[in-house]
Amino acid sequence: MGRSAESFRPPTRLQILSELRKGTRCVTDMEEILPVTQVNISQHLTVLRNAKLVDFAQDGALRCYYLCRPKLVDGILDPLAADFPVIRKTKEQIDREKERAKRKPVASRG
Amino acid sequence: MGRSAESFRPPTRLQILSELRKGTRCVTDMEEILPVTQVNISQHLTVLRNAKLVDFAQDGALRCYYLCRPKLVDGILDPLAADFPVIRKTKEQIDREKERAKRKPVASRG
DNA sequence: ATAGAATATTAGAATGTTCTTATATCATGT
DNA sequence: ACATGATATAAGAACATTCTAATATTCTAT
Repeated sequence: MGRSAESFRPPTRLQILSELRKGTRCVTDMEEILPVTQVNISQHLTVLRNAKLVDFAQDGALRCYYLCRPKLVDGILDPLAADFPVIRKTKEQIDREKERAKRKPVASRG
Repeated sequence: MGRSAESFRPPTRLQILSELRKGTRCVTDMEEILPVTQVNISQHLTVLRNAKLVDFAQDGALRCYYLCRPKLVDGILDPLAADFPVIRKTKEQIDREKERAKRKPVASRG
């Protein structure tokens, strides 16, 4: 409801995936980066592990997590950031507008 | 629980913001792109409007939504997609590892 | 005035995420 | 064996998101 623009934050699970795209990370690494607790991070990692999106290599007491299906994660994250600052209308959008104009041919529409 | 990797989907609200980064979109445009109903899209747009992240220009019966704080949205979305395929350890990560090594100077750690 | 297209509102259920607290496991150094 | 650091599990509350169904509003053309 009264959520302000500044408080918008990407969901933790996506942030974790994003972090792991940059390289192997242990839980402590992520604790220092994400604004959530160790417990919450572990919970998400468990979910991601069950989904076979991540796995870890144990290094002493550390668990170094990594993406085990990076291409799949690309498919999830890349579309979110694809920026097309120049093209303001896509081909598809123009086609849809043509469709609409065809169904009802109006004059005043730039 | 048994969520599979393929079923991972970016949250609708972020997808909407992402769509709007590409240009002005009306609700019907987004309906054809996102796997959710018109109602759900309208609901999210209301939230985003209240948060002053988006606004619309009315064009006949269409409401053409656009980002009214694109820089802010960049700040939300860009970090998710920042990909560093080469650098596997960031400076910060190396620093943290040094810190740990200082606190307990161990031999077997490559 | 009426119809149809586009969009919005409302309300409730279902589901998902986050937070909190407490406790447990495992590895390492002493 | 014990302490400590790193991580995990469990369980419940709080909150957010999604879905569904029904209904309402606005605009445009007839």
